[in-house]
Amino acid sequence: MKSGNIETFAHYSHFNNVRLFNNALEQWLLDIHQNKLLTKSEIIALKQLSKFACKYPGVSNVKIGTLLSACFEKGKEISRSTFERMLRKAKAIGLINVINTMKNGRKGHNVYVFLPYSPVTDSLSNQSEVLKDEKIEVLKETVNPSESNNKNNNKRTIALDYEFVSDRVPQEFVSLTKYIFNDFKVIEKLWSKVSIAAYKHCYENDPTLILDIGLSSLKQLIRALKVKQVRDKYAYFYGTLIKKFQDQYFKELFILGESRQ
DNA sequence: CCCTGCGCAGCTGAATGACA
DNA sequence: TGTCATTCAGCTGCGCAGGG
Repeated sequence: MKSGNIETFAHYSHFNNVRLFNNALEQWLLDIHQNKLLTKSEIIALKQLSKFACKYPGVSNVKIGTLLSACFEKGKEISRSTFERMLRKAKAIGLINVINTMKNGRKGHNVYVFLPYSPVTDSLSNQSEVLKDEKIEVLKETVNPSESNNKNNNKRTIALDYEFVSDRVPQEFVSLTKYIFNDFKVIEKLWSKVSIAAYKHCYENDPTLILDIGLSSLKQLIRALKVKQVRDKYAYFYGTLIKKFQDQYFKELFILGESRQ
């Protein structure tokens, strides 16, 4: 790919406007925060990079040097190594795509393309499959060493159920979800939708409300799955959550208006 | 004491131009 | 003709600092 100005790479943009790009970025940041994927400095680097991706939403052709000096000017000094570490992780989780350019045969600047949001658990699960298998193997040996001779026979057939769900997912949510979806990945993914919807409506610090809305939306999803065809359960669930959080927001707004009169 | 996060330094690849 | 410098990104190893 030949290097050039930003207009050359405009068609790489996955977002119609800056607002959509910012929404996707918010969701990514929430996931990153929840899964502790990036460190503080790395998040600074990511945010700084996103600021260079506004002209054509989600596309940036900034040079690392420029980006680092911009950070320095703002008093948030980070090193090149930190930026590179962030980039490696961002690429690994599918947040950023890096396109290398050439200038007169030489290596040119990079083009950083932000990708639309997709839950981090999905991208990570593919990459860490081998790691998980290794962990399972260790677990098996610990629980029942006498069976270690057979470990190679069926080590890839174990399914992780609801008992392996992360601690960050409330038990009440797991208890209800497990009747329909037993897979830990599905439960975690559904909970991540709850967190994202809560965050979007600034309710992330109200765990009771988040759980209430999460449970009622889940019941609605279960009912919908029983009585009609739901094409994408995650999309349906997320839509329900958004509606419920919006209702809650307007309800609070109304009460606030009443009390001021 | 160990782990994690971080910064720094140095090396590599690639084509070309400058200079002894 | 051969050597070195240039430009930019990617990678690695080392050491330091802070927290549990």
